[in-house]
Amino acid sequence: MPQLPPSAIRIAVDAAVFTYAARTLRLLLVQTSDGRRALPGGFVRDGEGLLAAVERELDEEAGITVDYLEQLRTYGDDVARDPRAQVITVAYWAVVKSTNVQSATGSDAHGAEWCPLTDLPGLAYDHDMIAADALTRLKAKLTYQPIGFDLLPDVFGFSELEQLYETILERPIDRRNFRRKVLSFGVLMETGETRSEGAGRPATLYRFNEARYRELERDGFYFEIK
Amino acid sequence: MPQLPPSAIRIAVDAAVFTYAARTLRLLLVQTSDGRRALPGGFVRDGEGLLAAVERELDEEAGITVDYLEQLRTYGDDVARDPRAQVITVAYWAVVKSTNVQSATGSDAHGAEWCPLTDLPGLAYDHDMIAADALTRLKAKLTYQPIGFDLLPDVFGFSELEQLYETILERPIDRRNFRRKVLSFGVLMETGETRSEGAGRPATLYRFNEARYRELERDGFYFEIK
DNA sequence: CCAAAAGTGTTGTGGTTACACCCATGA
DNA sequence: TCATGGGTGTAACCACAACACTTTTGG
Repeated sequence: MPQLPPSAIRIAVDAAVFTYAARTLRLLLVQTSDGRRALPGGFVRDGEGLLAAVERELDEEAGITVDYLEQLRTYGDDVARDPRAQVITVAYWAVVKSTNVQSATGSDAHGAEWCPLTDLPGLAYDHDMIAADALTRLKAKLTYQPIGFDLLPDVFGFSELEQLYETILERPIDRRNFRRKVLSFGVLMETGETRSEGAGRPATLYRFNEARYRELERDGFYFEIK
Repeated sequence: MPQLPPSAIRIAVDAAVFTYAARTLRLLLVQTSDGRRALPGGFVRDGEGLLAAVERELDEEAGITVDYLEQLRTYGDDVARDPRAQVITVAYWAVVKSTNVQSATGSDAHGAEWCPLTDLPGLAYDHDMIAADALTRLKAKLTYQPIGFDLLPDVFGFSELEQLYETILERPIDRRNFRRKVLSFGVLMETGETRSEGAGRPATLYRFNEARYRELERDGFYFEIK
């Protein structure tokens, strides 16, 4: 089997990881060696696949395993985006339930921190662009895929779901229309439990029925929230 | 400025280029050194950007300049997809007007050929997957972006546009509804000319008004063909 | 009993679908 | 005058948007 010479071009992966809690959307940031903030990521090792590389970096740099992970796009037109070498980066975006994160705010043992989207600092390299592209994708995906359920606890009340949409899409949602629409898809199961949030009528709790969703999807059904 | 050691991982670009003429959608194929068919593409050179690399390869291997080019996704999870080395490929998809192609069928001076989508051979490496993904994206994009106009001559009749949609989406289109919908966008200009296609009433000819489309797009307008 | 959050129906409207005949030309 | 392809209008239906009060709990 013929071999090829090594290349001066380096390949990296970076990830924009979102989490949501208390009406706040947050992005996972790490510190570079020179103290700037950046998305978690790093070079792909020889013999390692791309997905494996992202998952490894997220574990190493932040100690997390995400709930949903998808490729965003590859950035490699600006040859000098990293001053150390020509680096092409395959960017991913991901979401993780806040219940699967130890410290959903502040910085944890790994030096990673969850920064509110409304309060992002400037990021190293071209990570501002990657973060912006990832956010655009998250917003879009929210409207035509049931990705919101990967940002909520397994069991949730309708108001939580509604607030999540309002927070991320940055626009008000009509409660009645929203509820009717989502329920009409038939992908939520009542748990039979309720939960009181301080004062006020207790919320009936639901769980996302993923199996049912896959089934409907196969049959040509499309999830869509305007 | 610190330097990094070279990598055994090689980075390549590949492109799925579509063209359309005479109710037929075609994909651009080239021959590998061992005689198999593949998408055009090749290794990114040191110091070269990704877009530049695709454009160079398309020019070198097929002598074409495309009308629309967009990144598809990056394939690099299967570490052994190319037996010569670990190769990560950034796939693009593109469309080119048949009027901008010398030999829209058969093979040209470069050894490239335009193969009808209905008659694709098995492709080398994982290019079957890339071609399938690109086709999926083209179909989707056709319904929410005016990409169809990049597959037609500058001046075209309504039936041509309609047939293009029917061919690519593989479903019948209602002529009256389609015409009403497309005209309602206000992105077509009558050229004032007509053209007879053998027998039958001559078709009034239109031209896509790209400037107008950009303007509408900026104002929050969305192109959409169901 | 008051404050707070959850839950519930109806009506108007705009966009999509379905559908069949006349028009202009070449042979 | 006939065959061929181009061009046109209307009615039924459905999904979405707009909109405000009642219910259940904790304090």
